[in-house]
Amino acid sequence: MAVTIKDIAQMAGVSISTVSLVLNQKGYVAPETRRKILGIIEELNYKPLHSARQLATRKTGNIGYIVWDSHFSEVEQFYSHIFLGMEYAVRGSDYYILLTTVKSQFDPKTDLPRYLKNNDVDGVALAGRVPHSLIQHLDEQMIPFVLIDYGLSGKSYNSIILDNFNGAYAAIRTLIQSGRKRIGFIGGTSFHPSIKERFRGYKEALEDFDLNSNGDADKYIYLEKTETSRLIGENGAEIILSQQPRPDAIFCCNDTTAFGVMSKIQSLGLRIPDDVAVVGFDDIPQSEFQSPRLSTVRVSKFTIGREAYILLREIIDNPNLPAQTRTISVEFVQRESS
Amino acid sequence: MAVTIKDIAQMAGVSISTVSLVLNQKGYVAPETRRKILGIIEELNYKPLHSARQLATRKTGNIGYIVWDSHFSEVEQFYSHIFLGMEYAVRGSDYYILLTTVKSQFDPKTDLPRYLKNNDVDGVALAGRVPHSLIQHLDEQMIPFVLIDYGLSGKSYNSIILDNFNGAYAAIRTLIQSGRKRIGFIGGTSFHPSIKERFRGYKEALEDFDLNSNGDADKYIYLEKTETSRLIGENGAEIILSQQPRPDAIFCCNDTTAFGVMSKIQSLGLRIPDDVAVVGFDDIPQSEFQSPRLSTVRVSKFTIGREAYILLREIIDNPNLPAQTRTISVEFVQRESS
DNA sequence: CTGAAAGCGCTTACAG
DNA sequence: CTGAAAGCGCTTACAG
Repeated sequence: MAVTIKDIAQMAGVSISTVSLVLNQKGYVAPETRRKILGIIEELNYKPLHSARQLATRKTGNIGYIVWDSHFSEVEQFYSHIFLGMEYAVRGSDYYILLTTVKSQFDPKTDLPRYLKNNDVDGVALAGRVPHSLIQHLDEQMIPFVLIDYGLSGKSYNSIILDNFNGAYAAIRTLIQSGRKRIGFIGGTSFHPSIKERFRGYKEALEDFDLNSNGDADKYIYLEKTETSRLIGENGAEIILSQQPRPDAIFCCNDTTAFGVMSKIQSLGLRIPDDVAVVGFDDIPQSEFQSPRLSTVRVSKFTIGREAYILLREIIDNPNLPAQTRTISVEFVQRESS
Repeated sequence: MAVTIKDIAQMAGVSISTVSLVLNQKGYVAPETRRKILGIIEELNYKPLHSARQLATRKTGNIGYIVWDSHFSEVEQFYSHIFLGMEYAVRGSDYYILLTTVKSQFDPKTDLPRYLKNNDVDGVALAGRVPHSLIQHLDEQMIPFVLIDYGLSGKSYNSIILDNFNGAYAAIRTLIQSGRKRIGFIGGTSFHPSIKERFRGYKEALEDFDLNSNGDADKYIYLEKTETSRLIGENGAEIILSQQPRPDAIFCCNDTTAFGVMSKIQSLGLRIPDDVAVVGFDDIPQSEFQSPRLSTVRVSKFTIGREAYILLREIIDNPNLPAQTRTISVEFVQRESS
């Protein structure tokens, strides 16, 4: 049998209430008593039983982390690294994270993660684009949640977002400063708030540097509603590169798309960056293994994960807080492709 | 307040014991009573409180899933897909999975996942190569665990492994049957049981088809102890391809290594598969996006995850079972690179 | 076939 | 500053 709070109390010659107080750092306990109890706890390597504590406090001690299965299974590891950041942050607490995917054709009636059906979590982090019916369900059920890298028009939720606008702007500015004049944009999921912001950063930089006087640059824009992918990159590049005059740079809505762009450029016999520069967004691991190595905008997935956890905890502990959005800064990374 | 077992009992006009019995499908309950209770449970959407049940049964209802951080953060997603398979399998049960990474320089004194320190799991799945001190710790503490795609010489543990030998053998046989005569092998972590088996399959196929009469083929072998990677592929390819006569095929210990091999071959101006065929192992997602698309040996990560869960459950529920190893079959996938 | 009761290991007002 | 007691929502022998 494992050691319980009773054993500790007995050895210390106090009641279990007192032990509980020092365990939870509540109320006043005589310093000497506290020290003694702490000593015994240490000595016996006592660990409070999670389930007993949970039962008494009416908390689950769990946090859910939900990703679309398509996002998780993608080659890129954006959301799994955010998970890692969150998992790392959680280590200092007494929370555990339950990672689940949710399928593309999600129906809250039947497809809710079990921990949501059974009330086994105190809150949920939603990574990236997720089914709106899920968000709605959480909202209605008053289950604390934070959106990561996503949002919905019309209502503001607790969320962690990247500074997409400034990241894109900085990338374009660097491109311009290195002499590029005809800069294209290729992107998927054009309705996605993050993509919109990246596009806005692109547009605004062009304006600010007078590179789109009469909408000349508009022919270098390729935007699709479907999920970002290599394929979109390839298709977009094919079209954009056939414009006259040919663009001398392409900014992609993310790295995966950029991979498609690069491979199309190369298969057309053009050189990167000599003929066309390419810049991505996200800095996923394989970006620096491309040839040439991809310039991109780095976002610290670990930071996002940590911040998501911190915000979620605040919401859980204080349910009436008004919704807030926290923006994580990003950084342009110059590599070989630009 | 959520509905409790008491509410159900009251509404059904029975005691909570009876409700509990039908909940757990234990003992005999009059069919009619059972039906009635079930009806009310359904109607009120009653869900037993996990923590209360855990406290009463002395179980945690959690399973740990541990990966080296280096494995998880790698570009390949082998172990995260196995996790997904396991997570999927778990949905039908009342278990949750806690995913954690463990750092490279692992010290059980300080780096144990919190759920292990606090006894918050009933068992653990170890994915791939993990610190031996961790395995030893679990063994000593009698914590049920299963190794996935790994093993240690000298002692047999509960484990799920792939049929590495036959997978490699089949790959080589196909290569030979398509006319290849000088087949190389490139691999890292040469001490890893899975790699050893793949190597053994390679060797045995060569023998069986008389392609290594006087050890001619040995010069086409490149084996390293360091972690498998693109780099090892590049380095190995460089060396092997400089042999005379040049090999006409290279079998790689995994896909990641194969990527390095392919890029080296191409940078030398050789064609795949015309000059040199390349075959990998694992069939990770990006393998079919290479150009040319990589032939490889497919292993169903989902199946592995599921089987790991099943085995782990058996061990948890029946701690005295002798250790067993379950082998999951694999399948050669012909694509463009061979 | 079913109920009363004890117990799982904690936390938390409430006294004092 | 500390203890006695109730309570969290289940399960499980034990009676009957």
